[in-house]
Amino acid sequence: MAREKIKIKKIDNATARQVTFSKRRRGLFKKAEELAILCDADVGLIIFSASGKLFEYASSSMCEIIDKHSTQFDAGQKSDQQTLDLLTDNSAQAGLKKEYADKNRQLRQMRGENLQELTLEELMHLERTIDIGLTRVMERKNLQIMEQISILQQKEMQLLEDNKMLREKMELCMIDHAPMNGLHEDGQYSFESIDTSDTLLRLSLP
Amino acid sequence: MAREKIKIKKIDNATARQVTFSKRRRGLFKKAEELAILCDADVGLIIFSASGKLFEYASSSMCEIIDKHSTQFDAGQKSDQQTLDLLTDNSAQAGLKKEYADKNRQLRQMRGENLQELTLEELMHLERTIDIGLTRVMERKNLQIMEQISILQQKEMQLLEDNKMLREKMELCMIDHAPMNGLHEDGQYSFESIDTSDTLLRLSLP
DNA sequence: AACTATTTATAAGA
DNA sequence: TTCTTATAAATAGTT
Repeated sequence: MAREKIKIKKIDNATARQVTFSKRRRGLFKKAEELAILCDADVGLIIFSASGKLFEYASSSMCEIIDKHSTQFDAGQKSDQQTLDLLTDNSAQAGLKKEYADKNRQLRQMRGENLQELTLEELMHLERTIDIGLTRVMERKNLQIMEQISILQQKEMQLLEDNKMLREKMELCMIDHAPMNGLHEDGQYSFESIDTSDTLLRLSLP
Repeated sequence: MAREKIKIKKIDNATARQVTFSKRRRGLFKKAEELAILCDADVGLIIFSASGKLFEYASSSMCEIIDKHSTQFDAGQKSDQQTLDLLTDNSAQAGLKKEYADKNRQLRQMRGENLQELTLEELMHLERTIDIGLTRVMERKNLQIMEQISILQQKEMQLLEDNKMLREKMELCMIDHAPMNGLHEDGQYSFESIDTSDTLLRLSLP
C-alpha cells in the first residue's frame, strides 16, 4: 500500500520481513483499539512472531476474552450459566436444538434445497446472499491460484537458468575434448535435462 | 479515513455504529491475515460485538493460539479451563454444540467468510456447491415469477373481458331506454369500473 | 527512523 | 443492506 503494490505472500528478505512485521503489527493494534472504542466491542488480538515472541492487545482483559470465547454458546458468566444449564437443562437444550435446526435449514436453502416454502422476496434475497458468497469464494480461490502460479513460475525460471548453464558448460566441454579423442562425432551429447514443460498447469495442492 | 476525519470515541448513533463495526471488522480481519502471511506470524483475533456476538480469525487454529498464549503467561489458567469444559460437556449437549458449530462454519463459508483455513481443492469444491445452489435458487425464483405473471395476466384478461361486456350492456341499455324516458341526455353513465392499470408491475407476494 | 508516492481503508451519502 | 466516492490512513521502498 505504498510505493509499489505487493503480493500477499511471505516476504523473502528476512530484514524486510522484520521491518514490515513491526510496522503492520503497530497498525493492526491501532485498528483493533479503534474498533473496540468506536463500536463498543470487546477485542482481543494475539500475535506470535515467526521467532515465537508474543505480542498482544486486549480492549478488556485477555483472560476474560479467552474465557468468553471458549464458552461462546453461553450468554452469561460461566458459573452462572452452568447453574442455569443444570436447572433448566431441557429448555437450554431445546433452544440450542432450535438454533441448530435453523442453521441447518439456512444451509440447505443455500444449497438450493427445500425452497418451496420461500416467497419470491425471500428467494431474491437468498440469491443475492449466495451470489456474494460465490464472489468471495472465487476471489479467495483466484488469490491462491495466482500465488501457486507465481511460485511455480519462479521455480521454472530457476530451472531454465540452471539448464542454460549446464548446456554452456557442456559446449565448453565439447570444444575442449571432442577434437582430442574423436568420440561423439555426430556432435550429439545426451544428458539428463530437467523437464520444465507443463509446469504452469500442474498446481501442487497444499 | 474518509469523507471526514472522525474522533476515536464511541459512535453515538446505533445504526452508524453497527455499519462501522461491520466495515472495520472486515478490514481488521484482512489486515490480520495479511500480517500472518507476509511475516509468517501466527495471529489470533477475537471480537465480541456490543451485543455479544463472536467473530474470530486465526491464521492457524484459535485453540492452538490460545493454548500458546496461556502457556507463555500462566500455565495454570488453561488447565483449569479445560477441566471446567470437561465437567460441563458431560452430556449430549456437547455433541449438539459441536454439530451446531460445524453447521455454522459451513454456512459462513458458503457466505464467503472464514475462508483462510481452506485449501485450493476445498475452495474449488465450495465454489461448485455454491454455484449449484445459486442455479437452483434462480430456477425456483424464475418459476415463481413466471407463475405470478401468468396468474396476473389471466386476471387481467378476465377483467378486460368483464369490462367489455359491461360496456356492451351499457350501450344496449342506452339504446333501449334513452329515447323512452329522455334521462341521461348527455349520454354519460357513471359506474364502478375495475382498475386494471399497472397490474403487471405489482407482484403480490404470498 | 523519517520520508513520500501510492495503495488501501473507510465516513458519508445515495 | 450495498455502492460510490472523496478523503484520511497505512505503508513499501528509499534515504
